[in-house]
Amino acid sequence: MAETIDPAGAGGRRERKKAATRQAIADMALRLFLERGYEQVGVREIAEGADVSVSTLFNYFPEGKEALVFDEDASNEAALVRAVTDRPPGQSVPRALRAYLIGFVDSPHTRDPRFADFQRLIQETPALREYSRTMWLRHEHALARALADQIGRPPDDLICAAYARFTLEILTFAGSRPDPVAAVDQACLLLDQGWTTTVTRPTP
Amino acid sequence: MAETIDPAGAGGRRERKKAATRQAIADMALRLFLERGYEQVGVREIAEGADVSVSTLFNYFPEGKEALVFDEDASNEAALVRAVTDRPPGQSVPRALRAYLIGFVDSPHTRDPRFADFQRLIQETPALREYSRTMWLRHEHALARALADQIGRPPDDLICAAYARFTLEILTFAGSRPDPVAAVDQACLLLDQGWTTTVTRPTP
DNA sequence: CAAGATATTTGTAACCGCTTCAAATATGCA
DNA sequence: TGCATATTTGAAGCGGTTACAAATATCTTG
Repeated sequence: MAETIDPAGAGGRRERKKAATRQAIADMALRLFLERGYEQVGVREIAEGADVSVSTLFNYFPEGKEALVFDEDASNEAALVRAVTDRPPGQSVPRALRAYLIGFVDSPHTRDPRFADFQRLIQETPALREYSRTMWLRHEHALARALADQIGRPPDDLICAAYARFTLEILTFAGSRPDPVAAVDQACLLLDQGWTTTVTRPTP
Repeated sequence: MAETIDPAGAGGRRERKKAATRQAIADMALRLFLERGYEQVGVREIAEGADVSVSTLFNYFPEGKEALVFDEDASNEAALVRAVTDRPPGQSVPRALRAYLIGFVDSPHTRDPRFADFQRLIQETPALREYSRTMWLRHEHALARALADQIGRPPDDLICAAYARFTLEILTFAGSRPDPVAAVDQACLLLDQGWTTTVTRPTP
C-alpha cells in the first residue's frame, strides 16, 4: 500500500519538500490577504506568488480558498472535550467551559498584534467568518456526548445537544463584539443558569 | 424623479410584467430544485426554463442563486419584535418568544407536505442552510434592542444581545434535529432560566 | 398617434473558484 | 542505473456572477 513506514514525523526529502510547499502557499496567501483583503486576491495570484501551479495549490488545499487561511490552525476536538472531562474536581461544567473559551479570546497568544490582524481579517470577511464557524461547530456532537456522559444522560440528550451548540456559538458571538472577553463572560453567565437548573432535575 | 405615484399596489402593465417574470423565475427554480436537487440545477437552465436570459435572472435576484429559493419568504422583522413588545400582559419574554418560535416549526402551514419538501430541500443543502440562517440572523440587532427596551437596559446591553443571538439560533438548531418542536422547546427552556435569573438582577 | 425619454431585456465576453485529466517531471528504491 | 510511484503541471472546461453596450419594450408628452 502507500506510505512506507517512516516512523514518527519528518523523514524523507519528499516529505520535507511537501511541507515546505504547503507552507509557502499558505504564507503567500496570508501575506496577500492581509495586504489587500481576502476578496481582492485571486487564487491564481497566490499560486503564482508561491511559484506553483493552481492545480498544485488545490492539491494541497482541496477544501478551497478559505482553507488557505486556516492552515495548521485546526483547533482540536480532544482539547475541548478534555476541558469538560478533565476539569479540576469541584469545578462545574459551565465553569470549565468558560475557562476554555476565555482562553481563545484572552491569552498571551491573543495579544500578539499579528494575531489581531489575523483575527480582523477573518472578522471582516464573511466567507471566512462562515468557514471558521462551520469548522468550529464540527465539534458539536463530540461536546454534546461528553456533556451527556458527565451527567449520566443518553448521548443524544436534547439539553446537552442544545447546550453544546450554544456554547460553541459563544465564540462566534464574541467575535462580533467590540469586547470579546466581556461577551464570552456574559454569554456563559446566561447559559450557566439554564444548565445548572435544568440538569439538576430528573430527565423529563 | 422615478415612480409616478401609483398608490397601493399593482398599477401599470410594466409592474405586472415584472412581477410575473420574477414569479416565473422563482417558480421554475424551485420546481427544478425540488425535482433534481439544488446543486444539480444550473442557473443557465433555470433562466432557459423561465424563458429569460441569465442577465435578467440576476437582475431580479442580485443576491445570487440561493435567493431564488427564498423569494417572498422574507420572514419579517416587525413580527418578531412585536412578539416581544405586544405579548399578552403577564406573559414573560421567554414565553412569548417560545410561542413565536414554535409557530415556525409547528403550525398548519408547517403540515402542508409541500412545505415539508421545501424545508427538506433547505436542510439538505448546506448553501441554503447557511443562507437561510444568515437572513434570519439579520434580525439580531432589532430583537436585542427590543429586549433591552423591555427591561430598561441600554440598547447595546450584552445580555440582551447574547439572548437575542441564542434565541434566533434556536431555529437553526431545531432544523437540524429529528424532532424540531421538542428541540425548540428544550432550547427555550435552557435559555429561559438564564434570562430570568440574570435579568432580575441589577446591571453589573 | 408619433417621438422621445426611460426602463428592461438580451447577448457577449469575461472573471473567479474549482475540477478533470493526461502528459511531464521529480523522487524513492531495488 | 532503471523502474515504480508521487508530484507537478498546463490546458481545457464548468458553474456562478458581473460588466456592458446594443436591442427592445413601456411610458409620457405633445
